[in-house]
Amino acid sequence: MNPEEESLIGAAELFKALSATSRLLILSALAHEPSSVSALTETTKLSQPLVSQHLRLLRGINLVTASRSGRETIYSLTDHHVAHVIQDAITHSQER
Amino acid sequence: MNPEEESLIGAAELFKALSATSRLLILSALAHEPSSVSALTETTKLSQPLVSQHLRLLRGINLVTASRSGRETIYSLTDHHVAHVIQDAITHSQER
DNA sequence: CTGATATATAGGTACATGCTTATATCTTTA
DNA sequence: TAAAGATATAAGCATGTACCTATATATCAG
Repeated sequence: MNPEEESLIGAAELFKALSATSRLLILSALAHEPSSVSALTETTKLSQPLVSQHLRLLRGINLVTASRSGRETIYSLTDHHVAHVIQDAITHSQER
Repeated sequence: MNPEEESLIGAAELFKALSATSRLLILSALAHEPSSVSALTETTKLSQPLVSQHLRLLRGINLVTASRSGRETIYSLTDHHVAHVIQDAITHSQER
């Protein structure tokens, strides 16, 4: 497989992770501030298991990072590059 | 629904369109140069019906534009913003 | 009109995905 | 150690999606 196609596969994986509104809600919240699962459950109005499920996926591709603090688990964006990609997409879809 | 959530829904739709490697192949080809369906079929090695199907979806959300020329239909990117979003995602997934 | 070329659509299948409810695991406090 | 709180996992369902093969539509040449 040529390197360009490899790149596109990687990009597609990222896009797939970003293709669910629920996950964008979570990522947006984390772009604002690192949060516990329960905090995310409240701000996003998603069910707790669903939040956990999405976080697991996002952690799987290294978009978010977890760290324990007492009995809470605090999640944060691994880096803010992804926030820019999201912002760009928002800009695009608003210009449309 | 608050405006931020609306924005995220729009972004999610865009990301969903970009989440298939096949469509990224097509968009990459079109970023390089406008092409007919048969040209895209050759460069992407996808089947002709599949290319048409993806093009219909991409046209549906205004990422590509069609124009007839003889018996060919030439597709091109509606604007190049989307090419930047893709390039950004590639950069991200390579840095990971 | 007829055949050839270019593209689009239809129908079907296999698999992935987002969500829900129920339950398990882990951590702290009483 | 027992109970409560915080998070993770499991099982099931309903829907969506990418693809294939077959066929329809449209455009041009003879």
